[in-house]
Amino acid sequence: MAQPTNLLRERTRAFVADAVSDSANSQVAFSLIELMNIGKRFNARQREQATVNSMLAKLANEGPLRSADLSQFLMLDPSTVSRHICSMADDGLVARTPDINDRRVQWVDITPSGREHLQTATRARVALFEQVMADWPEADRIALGQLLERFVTDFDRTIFDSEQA
Amino acid sequence: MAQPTNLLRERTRAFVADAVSDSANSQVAFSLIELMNIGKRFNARQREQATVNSMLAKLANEGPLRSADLSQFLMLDPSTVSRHICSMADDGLVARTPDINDRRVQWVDITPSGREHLQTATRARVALFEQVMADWPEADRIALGQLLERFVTDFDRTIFDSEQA
DNA sequence: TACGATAGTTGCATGGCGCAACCAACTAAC
DNA sequence: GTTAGTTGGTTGCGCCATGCAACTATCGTA
Repeated sequence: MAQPTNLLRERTRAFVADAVSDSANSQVAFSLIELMNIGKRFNARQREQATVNSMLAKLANEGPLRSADLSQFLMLDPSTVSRHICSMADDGLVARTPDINDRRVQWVDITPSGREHLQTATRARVALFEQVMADWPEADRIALGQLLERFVTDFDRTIFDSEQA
Repeated sequence: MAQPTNLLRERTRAFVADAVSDSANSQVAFSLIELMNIGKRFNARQREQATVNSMLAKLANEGPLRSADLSQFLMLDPSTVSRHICSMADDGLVARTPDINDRRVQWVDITPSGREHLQTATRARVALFEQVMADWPEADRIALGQLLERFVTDFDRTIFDSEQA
């Protein structure tokens, strides 16, 4: 396979620019689309882990959640999330505790074993990113981190808002 | 579902920082992981399209390719790619032309219809990103675009190198 | 000419996923 | 209090993407 060259990237950018009006938006959108594609093919290697890790990360961040919360966040069918939770509970990665006031609800939370699992997966990814950005200046890494964090936050809010509407 | 707050993000960052040593790397890695998770759950909605669009984008950028090239790029089994190519050829998105010198090889390329399909998908994503970054200053959008482009390039190169080894 | 290597395609099993149907529990109206 | 409707969550079922192994066809080479 031919390695991507500057010429090819120029062609790509021209193509994407064809699809949109604003060129500043087109470049960032093009890169984001490529990054999501990267995420997809990188996850393809460890398909079974992708959803599990995403769930574990969400639970690690935002304490106990209900199944419906995870379903909404992951944009997956409730049945799919339910099956994942069962499987993860069997593996000891999450624990389910029934709600006192509403016995239909079960609160799902990450276990110490789940945190360990998540940390291992996170370390692997961080190691890869370190390798990719090995010769980046520190300032650029910080800048990318800050911009990405804002993007992720705004993305979550945008999706959240549009789903409420 | 509770909307992400700064407090929660702080907790997340602390968790990821636990998993790595360098804090500058940890923030950018954390954001990148979240972005890949976003890509996954965003693609979950239109599952069948994700791989197809990724293939179409690759073909649009780098002219005719062999099935093995796409297989390596997408990190998918040759059989999977073969089936996708057949299906996409049936839909008129790609065309296969046999190689003159080596009759085992078939060169796959995107058709005008495929370009149209890709542009539609690209426009949809760009529209979403525009919505997310609606109130960003122009300079930040440009900066993110440039940093991401470098990251994608370096990522491709890193993966490429590690697969050659 | 014969044998190994390579490009690509099928047979088959696995697993994630969505939809629909379902059950249990809560709420409200009477 | 009883009944009807709603909500949270779980199964039944089929679909589809994927990987592995086996296969065919072609190429290169001894």
